[in-house]
Amino acid sequence: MSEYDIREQEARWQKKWKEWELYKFDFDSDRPVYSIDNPPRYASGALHLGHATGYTLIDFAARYHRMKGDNVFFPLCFDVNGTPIEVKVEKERGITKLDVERHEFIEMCREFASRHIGDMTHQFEILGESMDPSLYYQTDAEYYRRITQITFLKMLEKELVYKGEFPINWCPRCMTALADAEVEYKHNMTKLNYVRFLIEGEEEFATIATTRPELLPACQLIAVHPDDEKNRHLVGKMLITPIFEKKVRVIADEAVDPEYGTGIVMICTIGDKEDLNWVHKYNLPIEMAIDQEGKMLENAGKYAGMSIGEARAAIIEDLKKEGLLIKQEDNEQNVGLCWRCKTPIEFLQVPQWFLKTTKFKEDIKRIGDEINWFPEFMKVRLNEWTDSLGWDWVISRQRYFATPIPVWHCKECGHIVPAKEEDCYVDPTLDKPPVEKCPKCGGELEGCTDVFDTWMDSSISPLYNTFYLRDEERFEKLYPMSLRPQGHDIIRTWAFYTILREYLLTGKKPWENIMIHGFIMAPDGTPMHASAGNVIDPLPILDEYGGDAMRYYASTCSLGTDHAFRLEEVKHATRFMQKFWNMQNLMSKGIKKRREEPETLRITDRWILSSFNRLVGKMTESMDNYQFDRAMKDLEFFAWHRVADHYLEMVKHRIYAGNDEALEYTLYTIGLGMTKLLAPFMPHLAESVYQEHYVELEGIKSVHISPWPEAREIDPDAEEQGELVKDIISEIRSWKASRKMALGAEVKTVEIIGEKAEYLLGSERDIAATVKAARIILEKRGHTEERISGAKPVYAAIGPEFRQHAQDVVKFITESDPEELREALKTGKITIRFPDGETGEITKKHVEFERTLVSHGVDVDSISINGVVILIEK
RNA sequence: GGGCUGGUGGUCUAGUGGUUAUGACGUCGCCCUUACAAGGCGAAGAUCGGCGGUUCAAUUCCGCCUCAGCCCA
Repeated sequence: MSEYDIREQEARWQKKWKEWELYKFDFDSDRPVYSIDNPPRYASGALHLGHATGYTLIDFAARYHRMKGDNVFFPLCFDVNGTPIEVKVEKERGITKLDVERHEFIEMCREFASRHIGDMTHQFEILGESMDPSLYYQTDAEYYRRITQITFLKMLEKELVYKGEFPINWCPRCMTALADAEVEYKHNMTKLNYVRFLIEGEEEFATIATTRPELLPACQLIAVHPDDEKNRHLVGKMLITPIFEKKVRVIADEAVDPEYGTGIVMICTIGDKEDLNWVHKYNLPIEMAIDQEGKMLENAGKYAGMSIGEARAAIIEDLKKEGLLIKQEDNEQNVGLCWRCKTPIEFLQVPQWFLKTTKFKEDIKRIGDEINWFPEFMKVRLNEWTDSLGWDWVISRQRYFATPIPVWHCKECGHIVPAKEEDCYVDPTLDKPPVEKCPKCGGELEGCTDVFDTWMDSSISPLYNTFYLRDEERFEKLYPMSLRPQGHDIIRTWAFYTILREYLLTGKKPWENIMIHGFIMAPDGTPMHASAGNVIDPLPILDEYGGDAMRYYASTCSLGTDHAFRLEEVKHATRFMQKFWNMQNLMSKGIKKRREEPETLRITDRWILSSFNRLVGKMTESMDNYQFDRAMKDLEFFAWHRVADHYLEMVKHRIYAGNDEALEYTLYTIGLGMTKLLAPFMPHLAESVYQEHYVELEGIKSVHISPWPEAREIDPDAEEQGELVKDIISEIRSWKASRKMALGAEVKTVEIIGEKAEYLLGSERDIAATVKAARIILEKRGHTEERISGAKPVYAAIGPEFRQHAQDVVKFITESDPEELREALKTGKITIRFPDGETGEITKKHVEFERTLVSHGVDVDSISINGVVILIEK
């Protein structure tokens, strides 16, 4: 086969791997477990570039650890709960969830998700992912939701969860709570009203600016900026609200923009999201002015019962009458709208379930410290977030497609009756409560219609994976897990909540390591958005260039930072793949069988072997630290620019000559070795090469279950000597190129002169054969003369020694005659006097001399490198 | 507004308190050398975002500014 057929080969191995079940976790094995808390793929269907790279990075770790001999736990899993699927179902069917019965709608969501799971599993396969289908789970299944419910009941028992009140986004038209993601923002023109407030005990007025005069009845506080000259005098005074005649204090706070309106603002606890900060900061009572239907409440006095719009108009009218409205001006505002009906949203106070969070800040940070973060700085984001928390976690949602909260409450007295653990999974909107009547008052029980925040499901993935509550023995063996991989956008959600939940339930950390990847941007570096029209679909790219090429792109994405997508890297990968394939074909010509290390190896062999061992050591370290970008880059450099460009060029003549034990051993070692090192990154290509050239000699069914190479001893002498051979050959090659000679053109004599020429003993034949020279001469000293042409200061030696005099020493060296300097330093040292009177001694180590060759021969060209001079006679 | 991160040839990217700053893509020139022209050899191209500071020495460490990304407000 002369060309590597990506499509054909990849499809072939994907099929074989499935048959072979290579990635199955072995529950009975004693090998060390490497377990991955794989992010359940969200079941919305479409694969985007972020998925393609994110899951590939995880797969690098999985495949590497499998080859290191670990028993790898890498589940195939899907996340099915949540709003995005509800929205997609509504779009697809042209309905809203209010149009159909609750359970009918849930069934539609379930159907939608399962329809896409097959596609998504296939997408993983064409990416060469090595997830284990025998560890399959999906988050909407009863076996999964059951654990969400039972852990909730356990926390309820420990009084870690409670019912309280919390402001939420509310659409007064749809009469439903909205997630932040369901709120659309739109620029809107409103009126900014300038309203006069009487200052208590004075005849003076203060003018505040507000866009929402209807919230006057709920006004709690007036604020000005502390440095605001014109309003500072108000701080500490009380103002009287117009119409409602309520006394309100004025405070100074830096968050007030002194340029907005009059620089005096009123705070009504629940007017918009920013008010929540004030509530928290000044511990304000939360007073409502508007009810769930968008009608004014009783505290609005004569405006009670009016709609928001009516009340606003009426209040403005009354203010005008009393001369308290000074003026109105146009004001552009970002208004939150219901995503469905575009009604402006309100903040409402409704009963919610809470999980105690703020109490455990220190514990969370301590657990965070016990986990290894890749990269380390991501831990700062967790800590900063933990420190900033003001509220406990609101775990209830008023939605449909999620895990039901397993409680019933009494219609009469509100008493809560939790489900029994052994009955879970339950759906209180369908299932009967564990007791007939309220145990407190005998009243009728009603199933809870609230569901859990989907992070309640997601944050137990390590407990689900390790058989928590289901198999004590397995839990002991598997918990904590080895790795949590995830994106940096969800540190404050997924990572945070998981650490919190697992700490509350087990007292331990969920994982040993966490690796955090960045986002994939559009090629111009900006985020990909459907609205920006810059979204790149990975599927056609996968179809054209294949899974391995896509994986190569993923390998270029270092952890922790965002990366602009570059199709060029994908294309480059296919070139590397052809190169690797062809290289292996050439190497296989020199390999007849698997050899033990022979007694003698040539310098070039020892050079490439030592270089290989260095590579293995470096790559192993990179892989252990999740630095896949470095590992792949180092491998590519070695394969392409050491083995292919130089080693293979130097041994071609030996391959064709045949019968060379040292060569066979070397080719086998590095050829198989590179294939193994490549296997985590380009599993299809590695398998193709392995099956083509090595499987019969190795006897292991697949490269992916073969052991990772071990780094053997590095041989610095061989590296230095081999490097010189390589440099000489490559210099002669480029010398030929610069003279427009064919590379195969013969030369008469190559003479190598210098102290290091003896390094080349034993490599004469390799040099001669590679550069097509009839004769090679090695000499310590030639019949030509060496001339010192320049002297360069060695900063690394001069700086630390002479400190503030370093510049003077540099000046002295550069201004001296190089020949004279050389003569003087040959025997000893030079003492120089600095301008300040101090003296210093310059020796050989402070200077680097440049040499050129004075040649007498007419037909001789000379090249000077690395302390040797090469003379070439054409 | 706050936290974290990044700004390196035309484009993207690696890396470092001290040689001539890495590589890829692109551009240009040469070469069909028997694994590979999806290759090889070579060239041009960078005041390492800006301004200060620490240091004998800063692209690297520190501060400020600026632009970008994510999260939060």
